[in-house]
Amino acid sequence: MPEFTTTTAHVALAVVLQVRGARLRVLLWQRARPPELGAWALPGGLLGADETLEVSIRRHLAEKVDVRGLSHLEQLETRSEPRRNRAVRELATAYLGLVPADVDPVLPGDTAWHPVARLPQAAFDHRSIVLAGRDRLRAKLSYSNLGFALAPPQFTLSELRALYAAALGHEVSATNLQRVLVRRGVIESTGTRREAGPVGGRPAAVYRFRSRRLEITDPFAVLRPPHGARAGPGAG
Amino acid sequence: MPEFTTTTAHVALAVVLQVRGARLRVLLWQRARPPELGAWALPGGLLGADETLEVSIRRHLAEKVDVRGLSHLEQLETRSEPRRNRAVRELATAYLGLVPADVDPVLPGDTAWHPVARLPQAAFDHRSIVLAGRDRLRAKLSYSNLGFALAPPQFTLSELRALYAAALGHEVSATNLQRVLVRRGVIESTGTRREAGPVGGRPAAVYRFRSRRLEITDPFAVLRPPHGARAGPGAG
DNA sequence: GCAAAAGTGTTGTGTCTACACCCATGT
DNA sequence: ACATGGGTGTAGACACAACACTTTTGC
Repeated sequence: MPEFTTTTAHVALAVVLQVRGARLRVLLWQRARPPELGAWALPGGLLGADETLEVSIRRHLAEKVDVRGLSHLEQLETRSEPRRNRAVRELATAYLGLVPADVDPVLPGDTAWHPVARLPQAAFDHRSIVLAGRDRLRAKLSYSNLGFALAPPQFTLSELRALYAAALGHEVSATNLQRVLVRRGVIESTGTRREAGPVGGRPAAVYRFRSRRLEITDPFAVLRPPHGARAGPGAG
Repeated sequence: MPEFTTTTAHVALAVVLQVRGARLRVLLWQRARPPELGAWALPGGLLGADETLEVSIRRHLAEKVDVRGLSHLEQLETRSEPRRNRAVRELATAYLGLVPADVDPVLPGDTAWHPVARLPQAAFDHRSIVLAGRDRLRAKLSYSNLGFALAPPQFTLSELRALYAAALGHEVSATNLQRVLVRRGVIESTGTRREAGPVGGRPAAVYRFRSRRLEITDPFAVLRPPHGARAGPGAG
């Protein structure tokens, strides 16, 4: 029975995603010494003795970006393969962080935004963690209001369409995006309009998200409770 | 900077769920000494020095149940509140385990199945972990083939309906359940029939799940890629 | 024949995609 | 007027819930 936890370190990592230049990008820093010298790694660091993992990852992120820019943060998963870091036995709990498209944080010299679709050589198992974060974002864009975390406070539908397209990796119709999000009560018109561009065109209506906290808008595609019933936590 | 990880223990826990007697139940054991003497706790234990968390939870579960009975195991989340265990600083990574309804493992004397809808006094934060496991199961029943993990190898639609109803906490129509699962290719008829009961009635067709590994059947309720396109990992 | 249980047919609703069409602005 | 970009109308495709109806058995 290997019941001694000897020298197991625990780190918190964050997959911080933002749409920049029409591409979904992730914040990575380049390692300057072994192990994995030169490889790009997720920001994060050791869990403190009296911290939660979420407090810890916010503290470590603060060294890279202004954490007030983070519009959303949620836990992804914990990786525990004994050889994931060859140097030391290390568990890593990954978080997904999102930054709205209008925020442009100052970054340290070793840190940069990389397109998720074209990742550089990544350290440890960080490549697969980035992809897991991307997949979580894609899924939640579909059944929740998580778009708020990618979008600035105010936006036109064209702008929102571009954000969704970059995050989802496929074209999105502004027409249908508007109808889906308005029907669900996720976005609403502010009543104001954006002035037309230099080449003319009808001015776009300006929208905002009704809530900037995560809400599940499409809880169960199927197997809903029957019409008259409620599923309350006590049932079953 | 509290950068020393001194005496942080890491445990793996499992929310093992099964439908028994028309109710969704969870496997708990009663603590025989402090802290939390008498309270009911999730099975699990310390992570070994050279184990993954999944290997660890399988090892600890083996002390409670025949782990070959586990039809599914997936990671839920990691809890890190510093005071979640008053005695020691302890991180806990929770797993969701499922046992098919036809399996009846031998249990130690301190261990029992408790209805999730009527949990006894639970140790630490285990109550909320159980509820998180239940919610994960409910969600996945809706958009994946996870029903396979609750069902025996062969079953009639009435039997499957009862399992879904117990897990979801509301009535489920056998009629519509059959159509949804057959349309999605999740279940298929075996061609055989169950003999009629003592009071008569038409014999029921016997079904099975086409796959007994997790597959997402309803990936995105909305915001699907346009018809001609594919979203491949490289795009976006 | 009658009760019981299983399974199919059918209708109606809601939500989505696709695409045609109309609207408001600059030149 | 016409190009440009924004927005609405509408038709068709599905998937689902609800419920009536048919089928197959025991008695």
